[in-house]
Amino acid sequence: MDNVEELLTRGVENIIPNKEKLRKLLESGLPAQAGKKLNIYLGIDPTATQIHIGHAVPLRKLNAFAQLGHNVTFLIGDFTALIGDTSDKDSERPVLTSEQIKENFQTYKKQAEKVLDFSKVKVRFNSEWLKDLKFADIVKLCQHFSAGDFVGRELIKKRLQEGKKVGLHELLYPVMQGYDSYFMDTDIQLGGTDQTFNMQAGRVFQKDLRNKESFIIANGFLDGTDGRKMSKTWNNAIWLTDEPNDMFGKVMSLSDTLIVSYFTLATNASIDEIESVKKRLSSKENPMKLKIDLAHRMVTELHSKALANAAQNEFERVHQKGDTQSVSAPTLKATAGLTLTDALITGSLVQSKSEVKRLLQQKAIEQNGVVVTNDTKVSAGDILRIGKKKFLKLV
RNA sequence: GCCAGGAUGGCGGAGUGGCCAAUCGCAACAGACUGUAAAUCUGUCGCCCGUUCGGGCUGCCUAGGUUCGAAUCCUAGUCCUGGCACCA
Repeated sequence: MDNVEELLTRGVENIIPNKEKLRKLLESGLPAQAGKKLNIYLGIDPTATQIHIGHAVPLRKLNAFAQLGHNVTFLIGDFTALIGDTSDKDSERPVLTSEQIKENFQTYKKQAEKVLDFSKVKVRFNSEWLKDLKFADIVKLCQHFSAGDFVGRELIKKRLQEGKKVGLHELLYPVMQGYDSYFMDTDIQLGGTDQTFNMQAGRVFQKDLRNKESFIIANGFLDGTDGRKMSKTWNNAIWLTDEPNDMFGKVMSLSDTLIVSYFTLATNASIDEIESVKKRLSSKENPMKLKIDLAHRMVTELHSKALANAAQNEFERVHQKGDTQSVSAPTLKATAGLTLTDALITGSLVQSKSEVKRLLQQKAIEQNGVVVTNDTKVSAGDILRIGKKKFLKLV
């Protein structure tokens, strides 16, 4: 499989207008070989500061283009964020100041660096051009679109049918995004499939105003560890900042059906390696082994090989062999006469005494590997465990 | 501006004077089973006290009030939504 093919298929859900035209464009030559430098960008919303491996999917794609030497822009939608998209949230969404946005970006960048080489991309803010538009300009831009297109969107249609509010400004979203694309004279836009409509606006402007064909590469979504959509509220996300042991554990608890898509979307494994993973899966090899490979690889890429080895060791020791003595866990200083209940609460493993009581009844608490059912005294050296994953070490 | 509807636990959503710490679904947590899987089954799921059983406190947007008793009724307020009207 060649580079271009991988670029066009890996993690890609949809290419607009079509894959073949884009292939031709990309095969016309790389910048390194005096080919044309294409303008490629990915826009992000600066209100989010925590990145999970699903967010990282388009970042990886952007990085791939950057490595080829194209003119790649990482666009921060600071202006669009100032307006505030109320489409799915409470309208109480706070408006961010530009300082907050800059700050958020620093946090964001620290995480994104794990998958994107910022030395090879240009970072821009869309307020740069959007804030200077005059009302007359905006009206003119709006003439390229019809309300029908907007209303026809499934989500909007549904909201209208349900009598829910659809803010007028929401119609301007695609216009703004399209203008971003036009202003940067974009050849290729990247984004999730949920952004397809908004990205289309960019194609309209490029075509109408520059008579130029531009492309959209929409990436697919990475499911959460339980197979549902990855989201903070579902608590099924793997964050780029997750600690090695945590990350390893989360990957191990993945549904088997997700193994291949994680290798494809959440690692840099080559297409060949992914093929061999598929073979191993169909050969009835224990998927657990593949998950160990996957977990090791992800921790290596996002942290380091040494930490990945350590995490794997710990996993095998603690969870597979049941050796809790050497677990790495949060610690709490044992004071004289400290009770189990107090230890767990001050160690913030549980919220309340009632909860401890319930857990005791459910035989969920172990003290040094022995199930305890009554509140007891604890002392330095003890290791407390709740369920499978929560530990507290007393020192 | 007018009219109408609404605000309940992490979310969705019941409940319209005592049987309500509040049906139910989702999420979460624990147990069994396992590969720490997934799926499934079981239990738990405001806080505090006493070992079961129970007792106390806080709680249904906010502030007051009526009542022996309020998530439920009344008054005022805040916010949200829809419809209608108006628009030099």
